[in-house]
Amino acid sequence: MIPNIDFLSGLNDQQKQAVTAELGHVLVLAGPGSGKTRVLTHRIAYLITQMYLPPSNILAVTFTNKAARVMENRLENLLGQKPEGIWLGTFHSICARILRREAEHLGFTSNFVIYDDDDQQSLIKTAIREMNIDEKMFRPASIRSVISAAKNNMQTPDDLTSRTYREEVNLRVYRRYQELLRASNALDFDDLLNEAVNLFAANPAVRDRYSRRFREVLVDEFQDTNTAQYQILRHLGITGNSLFVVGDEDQSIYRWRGADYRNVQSFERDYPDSKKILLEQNYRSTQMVLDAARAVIDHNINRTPKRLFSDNGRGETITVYESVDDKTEAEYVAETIRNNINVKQWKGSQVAVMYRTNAQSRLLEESFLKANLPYRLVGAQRFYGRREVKDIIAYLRLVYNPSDEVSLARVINVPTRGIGDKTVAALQQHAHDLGISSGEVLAGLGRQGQESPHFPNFTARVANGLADFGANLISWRDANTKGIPLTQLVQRILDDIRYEDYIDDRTEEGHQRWENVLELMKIALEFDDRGLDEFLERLALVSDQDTLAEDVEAPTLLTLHAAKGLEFPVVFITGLDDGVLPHSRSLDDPEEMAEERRLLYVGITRAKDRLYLTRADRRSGYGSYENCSPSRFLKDIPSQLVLRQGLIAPTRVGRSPFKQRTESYANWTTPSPSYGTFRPAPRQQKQQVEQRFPANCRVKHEVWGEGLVVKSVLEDGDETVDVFFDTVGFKRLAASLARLEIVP
DNA sequence: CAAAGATCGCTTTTT
DNA sequence: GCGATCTTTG
Repeated sequence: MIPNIDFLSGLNDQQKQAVTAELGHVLVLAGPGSGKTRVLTHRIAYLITQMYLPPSNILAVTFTNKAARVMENRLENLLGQKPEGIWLGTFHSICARILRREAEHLGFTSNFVIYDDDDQQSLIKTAIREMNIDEKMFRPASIRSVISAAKNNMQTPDDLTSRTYREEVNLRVYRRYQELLRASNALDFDDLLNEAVNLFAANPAVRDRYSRRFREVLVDEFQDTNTAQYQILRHLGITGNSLFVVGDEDQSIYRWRGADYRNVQSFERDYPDSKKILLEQNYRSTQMVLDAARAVIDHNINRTPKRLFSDNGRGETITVYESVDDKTEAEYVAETIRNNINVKQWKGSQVAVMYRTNAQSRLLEESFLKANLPYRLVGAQRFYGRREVKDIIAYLRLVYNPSDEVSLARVINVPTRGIGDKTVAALQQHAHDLGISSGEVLAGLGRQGQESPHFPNFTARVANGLADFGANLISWRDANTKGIPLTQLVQRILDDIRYEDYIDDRTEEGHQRWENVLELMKIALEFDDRGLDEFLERLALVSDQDTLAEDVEAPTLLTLHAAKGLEFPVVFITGLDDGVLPHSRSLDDPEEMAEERRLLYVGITRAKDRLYLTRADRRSGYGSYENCSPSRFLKDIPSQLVLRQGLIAPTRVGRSPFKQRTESYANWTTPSPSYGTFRPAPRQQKQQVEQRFPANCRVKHEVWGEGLVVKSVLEDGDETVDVFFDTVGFKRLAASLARLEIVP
């Protein structure tokens, strides 16, 4: 280690206090952009080099894998080398690691697989069918959320009572689901946390071992911990070790997943000796952005008031753009970005476009394509959710853990090998009767063929089909046990099942599907010497949200949730309409509404310099249009911070440029009569006009100065010109009224 | 049993 | 307006 680096230079007083706090219980309340990650990494570096705490005595928990990676890199930069032995990862990955080590104390073996939501739902469906419950009445998706909610509260089936028939069914399915999970030697995401708590609660010796080992436990995004996570911290703190938690109640956005920002308050209650440090200086945003953010968040109650301030100057006015519909909104975003890249030399990677729901990304993607702008999309099931990728993963999981019924059901007839639903049902029934897994029956058939005791249970044709598949499974498993490199194992499976022939049907999509398989191979290559277990763990716990190509020079499209922890010079937040943000499902619950508000707060505070908020009067829902009114949060932003644009009939734009600047959202009555439908101003004469201001020519306006024509269309006997002005940005004008002149 | 066509039902956010 | 599920046909 390098002891002579001064880890404290460049830190403000509060940051210094946090970094150098004595081992104990420390709560750091860190506003957005206040150097939270910096504090965490410097704290770790300080402990290692100044306090001589061995890295192996440190556990650092982050909320996403991305955040863990960032922290790892920064630590390496600070220390000049990777700290050996430190545990750094998400709660889920840390728990998985502990559970695999301590499987002997648990009701499953260390090669358990981790089920994601899809797997969870298939298993619930299996349970429902098994119990002859009507799938229409009791939807697997809704039962899944009930089960998950119970698990988030650490409630087992035994902890629940049922008052209605529906609750009774939910409970029975929950019970059966849990049995099926264990029979498959599988844990779902919630189990990872809950089983870790159970492990510690039931085995004090094990608990103390970990508690003593981790003399300092650091937790990032503490406001988003749930009951189980908080319990884990309690257990780890049992031997009096040090807890250093960093969070911000105002950025708690995972209530629906069981997160409880009141854990921040519980911490102070449970550790009365704890030291509280507030980080209020913001190093990220302009004052304009902070003022807007504060105006939004100040409406929430039950929070520690913070006074965020910044030295970054006043900054540029926030643009609020309103459009007739969501398509126009998306086009505005793409065109504004493209123009600013051309005119103001924005770099694509400095820009982020955020939205409430993933579904909103589609129109944005289309408009980016149309504007010829590359983009990078975070999440939304781009890769790991694809059928072909999931197929291959299921094969690998089955090789790793023969009991995995969900994976077996998924691949047993992919590619089709004549094993239909009836055969699968018969196989499962037979296995169930013998009290073994379907995989074991298959293996028996594969090993002994016609000699197998299972053989007579099926018709010869079916039994042979099953035996062939079983033989394949055995050979892959043997190969894996002998330790062949991962990529060779994958290659062998692909060859044996002729997957390319199956998946690539020589259409464009077919080629793409095969490309995805090859992409998975590429990832497998990184794990060639680490093995199948680590590969599967990574696939289970590292999501699409973590796959952000760092070095692409393009704007980022992402949900507000995915934006947490990131920052961008320019931020667009789209869909500022009631029903979208706040989301319609939140409107009737004050707690949910408070969370929607925090979500917008998180979005706004991602912006360093420039913030755009956009909305639309009409949005396409299920295929038809729905009218929208402006988000109630918009009204909370003081009008002097805002420049309003768009949704003003072209004529009015030309005539009263200052009206828009002074009009305040606070004065709005919505829905106002002139609002809701797009009505171009009536025109006296409808005659053919000629195009005078073609795209890409430069024009001059008496008020706004010079600008570049982006688009010009002839309609209704007038020419509508979209101009990007050098000073005020994007405007839509009617050529007959705007008195534009061409600049040579 | 598999592929192609018809119909239903639903959209929040993610480890 | 999409994907998962049901229905029909070969």
